[in-house]
Amino acid sequence: MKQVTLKQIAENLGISITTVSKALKNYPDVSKKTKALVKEEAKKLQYKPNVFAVNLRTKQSRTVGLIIPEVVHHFFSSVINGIIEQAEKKGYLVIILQSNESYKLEKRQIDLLISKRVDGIMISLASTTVDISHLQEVQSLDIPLVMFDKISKLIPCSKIIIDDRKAAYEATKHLIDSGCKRIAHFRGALLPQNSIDRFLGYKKALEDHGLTYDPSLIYICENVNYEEGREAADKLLKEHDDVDGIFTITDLVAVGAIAVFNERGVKVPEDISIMGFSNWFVSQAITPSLSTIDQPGYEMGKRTFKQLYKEMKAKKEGKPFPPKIKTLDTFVIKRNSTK
Amino acid sequence: MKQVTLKQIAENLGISITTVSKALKNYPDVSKKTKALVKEEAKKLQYKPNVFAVNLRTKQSRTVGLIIPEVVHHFFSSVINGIIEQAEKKGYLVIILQSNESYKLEKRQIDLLISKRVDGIMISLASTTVDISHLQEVQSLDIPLVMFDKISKLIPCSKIIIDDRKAAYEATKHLIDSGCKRIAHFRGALLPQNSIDRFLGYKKALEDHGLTYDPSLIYICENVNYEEGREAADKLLKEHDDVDGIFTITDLVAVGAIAVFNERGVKVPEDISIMGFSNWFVSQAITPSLSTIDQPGYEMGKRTFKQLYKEMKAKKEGKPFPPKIKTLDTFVIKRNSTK
DNA sequence: TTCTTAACCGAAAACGTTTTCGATTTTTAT
DNA sequence: ATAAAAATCGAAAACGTTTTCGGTTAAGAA
Repeated sequence: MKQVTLKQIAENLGISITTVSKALKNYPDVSKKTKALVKEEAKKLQYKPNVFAVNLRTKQSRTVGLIIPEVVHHFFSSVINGIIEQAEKKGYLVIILQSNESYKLEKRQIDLLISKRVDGIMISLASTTVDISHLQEVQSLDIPLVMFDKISKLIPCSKIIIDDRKAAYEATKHLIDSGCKRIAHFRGALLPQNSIDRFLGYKKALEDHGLTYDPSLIYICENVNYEEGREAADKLLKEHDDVDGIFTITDLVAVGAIAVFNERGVKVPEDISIMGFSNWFVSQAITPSLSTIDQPGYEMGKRTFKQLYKEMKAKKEGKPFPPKIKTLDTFVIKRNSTK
Repeated sequence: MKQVTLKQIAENLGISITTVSKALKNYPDVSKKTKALVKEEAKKLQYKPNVFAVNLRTKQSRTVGLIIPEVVHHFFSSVINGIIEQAEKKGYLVIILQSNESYKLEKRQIDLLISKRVDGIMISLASTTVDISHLQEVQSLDIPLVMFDKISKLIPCSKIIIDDRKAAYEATKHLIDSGCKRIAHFRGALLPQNSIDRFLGYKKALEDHGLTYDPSLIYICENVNYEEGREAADKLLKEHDDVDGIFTITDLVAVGAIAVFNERGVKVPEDISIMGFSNWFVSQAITPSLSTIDQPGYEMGKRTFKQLYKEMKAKKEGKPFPPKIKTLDTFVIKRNSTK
């Protein structure tokens, strides 16, 4: 039950390893006759090239790395889906790692991927990442790098993103258009760019529509989850009785808030309207269903790999690959949590 | 910016490649002095071994493959989470592929993983998989294989599962205990083992508690999703007005059903009680919250990799690794969709 | 016929590592 | 002092492939 090699085939046929190799790869300097012979024998023996040897020789692995903050997350799993589908089509396999939103882990994982010699890396940054030296190392090693969703503006690589600011603006505008006069914002931590951008979009929308921005209406959800949505809603009810709309940084937070309002008899959207962000599956299933912003995860994953593929190809051909930034469209999904 | 190799270090230090290699791996036949020298130089040059060469030489990749039916799925993404965490701890990376519940894709992906020469494979079968020759090939190549959740009894490999039949029995029993007399079952397709087992558990529970099994109360959801849950609920309302309980094959179906009942003014659990299966996040967020069966995805992933790791290790040491079957506990989570 | 050209094949180097085994040097015992 | 034992090192093969380049044979031209 030994491994079939080129040598094996060569010996069986009484020809050289070189010719076997070239025959299998359709080199022009092998006669049709021997090509046929070799291919037949290869098939008979079920020859499969030893990727380890191929990798060593060609200096590429046909494998790419993907680092995301969390796997169990509707948006990110959609991204994964888009990426591995595209990758498989192009003959690439994907190694997936999760940073658990930790900078330290993220750094270690970058190192892992580098030492595994993946052909390219895709990453969505952890919220806590500020130091970007690990990403600079990727670039200095000339490994194609594409960032998506949670990016750093300081790294000159290709990026696939949405316009968080614009999307947040539209979400807030939707609340305003539906009659809300006093709108709170459940935001994320202070650091991550998308948390900042969504906050800025919210603020701009208020200002553009004659509503005054009130810092006391801003609630911070560090970890952006269900529980924190509940806590923020609870606080809000204690501190403000005049709020008639909330824009949350993500659906999960909104879902937690709605749960609290349902329990306390606060009517949504009659008393308070709520806008989520991301369009998780859960948002269509709860009562009332949640108005939100569609964030195209699958599409983002697809584009991310496609861009990476282009860059890997360009690199192989010795061409330069100037970074491209692609902003995907988002749109408001109106459901029953807003009027 | 060239790649640092053992040769490089050897030349700098005026010693042989052999000694450098051995020094870095702490072989006993290298003096402490040279070891220190080599290690220092390696650090200075930031030497990183070329995995391609290591792989070729050692015949292993320190990479494992994972095939699941769907990435965007709460249970499976939990499994992924458990697997990649464990794997990283042991220095293994994970290549993830999804079969989209297609036998054809699954087969192709097994081939891909084999040709990538992963050290081991973990798989949860597609619903449509009946032919198992691709799995037999994995075994005949002596590649460690562990199956989880959706397994085939015909392959003698290790398995990490839950007792679907028992869990379904308990779910149904919970409905009976809470007073339901006429219980429907929204089941999955006829083929997959877990769909069969859950059905059998349901049936057994009815029989054990003096309720007659009525085939007209069985509704089939081929793809086991939200939409089909809605359709089944719709049909049920038209065909039966005396049903007071439903056990669904998975939460998603239950959520679809609850949505329909909410829309039509059917009270849950007063008019109809509902039990889900899996404990997706969504089940705690909807109104009413969904009683369900906890299916420990993270734990299953963790155990799956651990078992695979044991077998890869045993294989390296030339020891046999008899297949083990581990059944994880499940339990009823009582929420507001049952009395 | 001889010379040129084209078609076909294979030797050999290279990719970077690991490991065996023999050679050399140093240390210890006598 | 010499012999034996221990410590230290390195040559070389091997893993399986790809690719360059020179060589041989066959075909065509003069």
